[in-house]
Amino acid sequence: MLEKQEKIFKALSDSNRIRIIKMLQKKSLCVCEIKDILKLATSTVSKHLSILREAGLIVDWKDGKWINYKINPEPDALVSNALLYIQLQIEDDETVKNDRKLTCCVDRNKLCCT
Amino acid sequence: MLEKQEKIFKALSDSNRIRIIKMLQKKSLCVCEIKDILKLATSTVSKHLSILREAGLIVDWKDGKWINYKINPEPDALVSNALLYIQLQIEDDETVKNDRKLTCCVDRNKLCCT
DNA sequence: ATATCATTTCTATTTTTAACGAAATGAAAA
DNA sequence: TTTTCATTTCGTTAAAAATAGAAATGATAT
Repeated sequence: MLEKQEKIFKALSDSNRIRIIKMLQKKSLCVCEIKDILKLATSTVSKHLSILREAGLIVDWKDGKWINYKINPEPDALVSNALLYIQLQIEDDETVKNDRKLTCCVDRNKLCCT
Repeated sequence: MLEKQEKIFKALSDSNRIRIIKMLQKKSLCVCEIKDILKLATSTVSKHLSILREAGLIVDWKDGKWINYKINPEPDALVSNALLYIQLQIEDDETVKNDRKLTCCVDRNKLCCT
């Protein structure tokens, strides 16, 4: 239980991962869309997502050739409270607000099909 | 703000530091008492405490030859919510429960005066 | 003033983490 | 079935974090 809580905090202890959670709390996204907003390598974003998934904070599902990520709709108590906590925090942060603006405009078909 | 939140999560992303917070939420303690419970070197405990202090989660004050640590009584909004969150979580954890039992018995005069 | 002693800072070591590019995977499209 | 392409896994590198012992600090007590 302590280990589970530690894992959740570790997952949230990176600003890029906090940004991902804040984005996903507004809109489901695929890897290439997140990559475009965070300006990181695809493999790096994929790794961040796997850490968040391992902690139980997010889930993924296939949609055609894309894999979408969203907030875990069936979290256990620890995860549920962590998600609620982060949902209420840093709402006024400029980076977070800007990320959200960008999530509205991203177009996976333009981003990925080169 | 995002950086502040990241710092708080980083401070809480180590199980020894979670244990320290859970202990301090029950009782103020000095370094040697925490050292005795966590079974870590004094310098290591001191380092953990400085990380928690830097994040704004705890404060210290002198009491004779000891330096006591307690939960920050005047936390800002981010810290306040984080402290509340952790106060409500993992209450049933065995390690946490055992740590609390031990905090009642520790005697700094026996621990430190060798 | 000096000694004592709890704590912090410094130095070093080991482990963990973040990052990226290249190669592997696996599903969809041609 | 072969190609395409989004994503993951692997291998590597660099940076950060956890740990402990030794030395420094600083306040209390003698």
